[in-house]
Amino acid sequence: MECMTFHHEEIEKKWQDYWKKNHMFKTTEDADKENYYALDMFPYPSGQGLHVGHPEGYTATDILARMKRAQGFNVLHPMGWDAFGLPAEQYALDTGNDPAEFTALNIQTFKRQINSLGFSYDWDREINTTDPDYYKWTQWIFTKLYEKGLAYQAEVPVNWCPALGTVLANEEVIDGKSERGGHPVYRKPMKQWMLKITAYADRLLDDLEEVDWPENIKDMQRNWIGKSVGAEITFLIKTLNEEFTVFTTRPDTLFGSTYAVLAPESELVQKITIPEQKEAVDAYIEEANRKSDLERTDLNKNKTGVFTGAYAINPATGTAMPIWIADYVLATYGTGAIMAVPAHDERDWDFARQYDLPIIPVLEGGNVAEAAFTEDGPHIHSGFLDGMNKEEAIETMNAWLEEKGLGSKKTTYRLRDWLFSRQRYWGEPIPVIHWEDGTTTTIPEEQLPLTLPKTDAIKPSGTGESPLAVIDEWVNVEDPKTGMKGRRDTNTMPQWAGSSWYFLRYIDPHNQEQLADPEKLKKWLPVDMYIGGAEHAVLHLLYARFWHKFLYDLEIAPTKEPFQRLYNQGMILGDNNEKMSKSKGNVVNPDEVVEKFGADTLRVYEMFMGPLDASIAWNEDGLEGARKFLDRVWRLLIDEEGKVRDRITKHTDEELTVVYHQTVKKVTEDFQDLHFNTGISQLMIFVNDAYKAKLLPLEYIEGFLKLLAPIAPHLGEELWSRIHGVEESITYKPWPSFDESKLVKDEVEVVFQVNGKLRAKAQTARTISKEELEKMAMDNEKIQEYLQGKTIRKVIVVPGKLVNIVAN
RNA sequence: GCGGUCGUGGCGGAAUGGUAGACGCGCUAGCUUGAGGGGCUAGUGGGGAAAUAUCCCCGUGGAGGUUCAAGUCCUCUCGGCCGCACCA
Repeated sequence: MECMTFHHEEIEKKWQDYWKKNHMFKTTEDADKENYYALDMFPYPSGQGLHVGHPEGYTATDILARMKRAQGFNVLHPMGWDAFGLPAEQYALDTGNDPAEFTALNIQTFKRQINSLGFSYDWDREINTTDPDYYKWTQWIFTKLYEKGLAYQAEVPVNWCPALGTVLANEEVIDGKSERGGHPVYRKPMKQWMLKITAYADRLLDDLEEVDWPENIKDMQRNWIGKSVGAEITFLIKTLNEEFTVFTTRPDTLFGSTYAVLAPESELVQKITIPEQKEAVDAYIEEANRKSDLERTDLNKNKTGVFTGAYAINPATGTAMPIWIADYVLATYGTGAIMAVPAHDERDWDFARQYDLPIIPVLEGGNVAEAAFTEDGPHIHSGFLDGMNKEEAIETMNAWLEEKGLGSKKTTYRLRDWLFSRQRYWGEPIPVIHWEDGTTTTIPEEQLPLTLPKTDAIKPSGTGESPLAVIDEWVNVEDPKTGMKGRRDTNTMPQWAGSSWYFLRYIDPHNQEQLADPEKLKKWLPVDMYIGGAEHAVLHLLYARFWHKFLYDLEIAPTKEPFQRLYNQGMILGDNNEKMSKSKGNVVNPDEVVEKFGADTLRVYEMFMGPLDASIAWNEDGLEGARKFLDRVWRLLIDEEGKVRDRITKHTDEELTVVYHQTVKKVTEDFQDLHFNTGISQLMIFVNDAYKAKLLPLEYIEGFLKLLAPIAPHLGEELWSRIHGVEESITYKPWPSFDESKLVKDEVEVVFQVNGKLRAKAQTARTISKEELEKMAMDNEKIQEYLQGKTIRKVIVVPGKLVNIVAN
């Protein structure tokens, strides 16, 4: 009864110790090998510990890393901690504990859990964004951004919560109330640090062409950047010495513009509103201010607005256009003002109908009494544009505007500059000093890092500044040379900062002189495979690309793009098909799975569940199935006494040859393509066939174990060392190869169809000629029956596969 | 509303335009014999005919189309998921 199966807790511990002792996964940097960089999105080490969702992506990269090592690559496969963040600060606020200690404890737990899953990380390159040696360079990058004019301060509205005495991040605000405590939150303009990501908008858009990413992620980024090409046109206001500029993508429809709309927030509104309308306008502005963004968009099917009493002059027609304010015009996009062309824009059409404003068609086609016509067509009622189509008319109009000095071609973006400061303690301090003479300087490189002061009382400053503002000995500085007094910037960086360049630091993690040696960066970049959750599709990836491009411009990063190939793993849902959450009670703890079934089982199960990018429900039976497969592998090679089976032979035996070569091919290709579910299914097919075979050639068993080891590394190691009788690692044993000529059996099954319907099957030699195969089909008894009384019109023969006879 | 993506057995899922349902779970049967569990072997889309071998029809959300041949390509349509959402 002994050893019908393996003891995962023993062998997993044994091999984890062995790997550690022998520095098995230390990154090699042999000049004569190719490099492969397999990267995971590093986690925020939360107090909850690892979730079964984490190992899905980690296992995928680990399989690649292990396969690439066996294929003779230098492999960089690192892990680290995105450890600044709100939960630690909130914990500190609640308990008075040091977030650094709390974070260190969480990291310990995460690391233990990750190691218990047998991932092959090179821990010599571990990164922690809260380590001053690391954030020194995060701060350094900020100073460079500042030097280049890409970091600046501006008054922008933030989420201010008076009850908590602090500013909140967007994700901390739910329906206008604070996530903690449910206190009201107000938009309040405050001075903030901004990063000019918009200066990189075009490059962030264009260079998406160069990377091998899922189309939907590229699309989300394009959408987010929201490039829109059009024109700006200046309108004069009748009888007042004022003007305003609108942005439009359809300058060609200027002749059809019958009114103008300003965003309620627009400053111009106060200047132009006539006294008779002032009351109505002010009331509308107040109402618009009160509405949340949601109400202003989603709920606002009916367009509302108020006439200001002022008129603009249409520069094309010379006619007077009433100027309205309406909240369907956003202050934050374009110029905050539009020329309305109700005949050819749905929103303007809706609004014009609501308030009985004139609708003048300037394009032929459609019926503007029924709906706005937004398609292309020849222009009418448009003077010099008449007869032209859209494209030509836009060009002609733009030229005309330029010539008359009324406007010009213009591109706008939905992308806004990056609000980079947080009024928080637990983040990288922004390395800036504001001097009493009104100047602002960054801290020179040799004085970095600017470390966070230790404090036993992290508390809100009450002013909206970060808790750092009340730590006098940290905030107040004096220039030792001039004696000038100054005050440190009390803002810290957002969590996105540290994660925007960590993939560079892994390449040269201990460099004291620079953020990383450019020569080393050249060798490893771009990242060959980057796997993480789709929730980072926009922000993290956009910010990281932005910083990378900035560092490329500084000639530090060698590539335009950081991540050549990107993949988003799906979510693992609870067994009730809902997202795992504590409150739903459907959370699976990986520690329990490892204890009961072993890490290898968890890895196999998560990879076998389905495609890596699919969201699939956890299923205990499936988990047991994965374990059963591993048990079956064990019993294939090890007998009841725990000895290697004597069916394993060095003699040549061809019974398994075809399936073996097929397996090597399919598994190699599937792993490369991240199709782990089908790769594993092929391993199962091999095992099923091997159970039926009389002999197990050692060569095939070795090859099989090499294919299995990346997914189930502990079992792979254990079986490898058992069949060889020595304790040696399978890690660097060369990956098996397949022989193209041995992928198919000599005898194959072919199908015969009549009019496309399967009517008969037959066995024949794979190499049978087209003519012979056709004859075989014609001679087939069943086929003859079906052909009875019919005339053959056509015969299609696919050699080695099928014959289709068309007859009627 | 716009963009992306996906609809295949009881379930998770496989299928370069060429045998739909690989592989796994579940289920059924046989064997392994105290039972159970476990293991091994075989079967398992639906409907029908037959004593048996076997045979027929239907089948990839729905409706059309292209093709000798469609889960796969095209058009329309319904439904799910994700993202954006009055972006001028």
